[in-house]
Amino acid sequence: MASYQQLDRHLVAVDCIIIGFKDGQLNLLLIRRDLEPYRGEWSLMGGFLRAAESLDEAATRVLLELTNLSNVYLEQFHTFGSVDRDPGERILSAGYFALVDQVKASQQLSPDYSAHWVPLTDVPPLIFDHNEMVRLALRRLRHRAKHEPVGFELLQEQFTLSQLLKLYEAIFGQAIDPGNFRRRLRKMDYLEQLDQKDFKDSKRGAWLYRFDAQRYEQAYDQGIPFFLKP
Amino acid sequence: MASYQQLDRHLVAVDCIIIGFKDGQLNLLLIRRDLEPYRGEWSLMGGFLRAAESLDEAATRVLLELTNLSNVYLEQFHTFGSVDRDPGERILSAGYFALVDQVKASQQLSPDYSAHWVPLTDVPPLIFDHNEMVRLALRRLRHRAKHEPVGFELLQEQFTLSQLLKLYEAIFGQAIDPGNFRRRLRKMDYLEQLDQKDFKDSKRGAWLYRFDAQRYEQAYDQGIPFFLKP
DNA sequence: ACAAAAGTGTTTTTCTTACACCCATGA
DNA sequence: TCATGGGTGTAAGAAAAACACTTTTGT
Repeated sequence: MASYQQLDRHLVAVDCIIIGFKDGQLNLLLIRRDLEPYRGEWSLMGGFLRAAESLDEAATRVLLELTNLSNVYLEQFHTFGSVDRDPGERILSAGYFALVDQVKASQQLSPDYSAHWVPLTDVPPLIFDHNEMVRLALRRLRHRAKHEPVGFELLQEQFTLSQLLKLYEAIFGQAIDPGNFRRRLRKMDYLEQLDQKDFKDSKRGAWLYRFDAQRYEQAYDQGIPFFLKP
Repeated sequence: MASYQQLDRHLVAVDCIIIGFKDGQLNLLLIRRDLEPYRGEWSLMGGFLRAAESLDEAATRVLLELTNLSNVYLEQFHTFGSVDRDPGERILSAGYFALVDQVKASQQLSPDYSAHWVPLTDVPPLIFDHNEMVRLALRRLRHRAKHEPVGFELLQEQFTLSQLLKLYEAIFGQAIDPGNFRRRLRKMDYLEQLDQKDFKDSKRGAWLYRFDAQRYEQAYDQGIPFFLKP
């Protein structure tokens, strides 16, 4: 077995860009940092990588600590490795973005971190390079949303097509023609129309749908990729 | 300033998936590992992250050591963080893929690593999770090649449209209609047709082109994105 | 003359886009 | 009855796919 005594060892963290959606708006879950330096400043939720866990496990743990959610869409998008990104000591950080059901998450937020949702269109200055992390995560989200059915992670299990439309308008930051949007969705067999309607937003009521992951897999295997654009 | 005495510190490496193109084939530059365990096995070129360098700098250095090339297209695509990916000791690794001019690189390869080019369609078993790294890198390359003009990094500065066609066929692993491919390229003003022809592959000769990065930037800023598909 | 690579044109079909239109219902 | 959100249909145009066709030149 090799000996690596003489090599540099590094502190490694994970930081989570936790994204939710509510009232037609994408939101980001931030905390107030409780360590020096910059105690009390806005920060992403993060944590240090432990010897016995993988990066993915660390991100999952950190997300669980704050939101008490598991089985969440979580994707590593970039590892930030500048020498001086943290002015205190050098820390590498793997950035993960998480797509959560904001309603569910809000109900069970840990009180230990002074966490708050802020609109993704209006993110305050964050510590270190966290603003850059958010920018990159958002870019990745836009891309994923186009090519993979990840949007549903941000909605309740049952949703109306209008809600989905508003979600995509928020993600892409531009208006989408409702007629054309609906037609594209109609072709997706894996969007299952339920027998219930939602009456929150209209008198007539809008049909509720759910995303059937299993049926999507089948479609995907048959070479029908997901695609939705602005 | 905070004290992080009690936290776990980690060995961090970078591994480079170095991709070249020659005679209609994509190739991968591998070395014979010179450390135990697995001395002599096929491996990606890699190196440990030093205290005073960023991840990007480490990848650049590692690439330079082997190929003596700088100013190369280099992109981080994923950081691999399983606890037991290296059976010796835990090592995190940031994966970078590099697109190089294989002709140029081959001329100046460092003799210290027993490096060899192997066809990307026929990669031998590699140490650790390196095969998985290659798989992910290739997936990312396919994506980049579609949406960004990175293919040119794999060709000499001057190239014919036939060479470009063969490159894209190799990247996507499928035949492309030459007529339609040419038409798409004709619309890209940033492909500058030179006054010379190449006579290596045909008697008639094929016009040489070069990619004008500056003109591409202009087109991009005007909202004309690069797009080429199989 | 003909094989082989280089390069151009044209037709057919498919997909987008833009927008007009109908439906249901509570105030 | 009319404003509002929900939902469908369609005609014009753009873009992709398929493929026939011409050019050039060494053998």
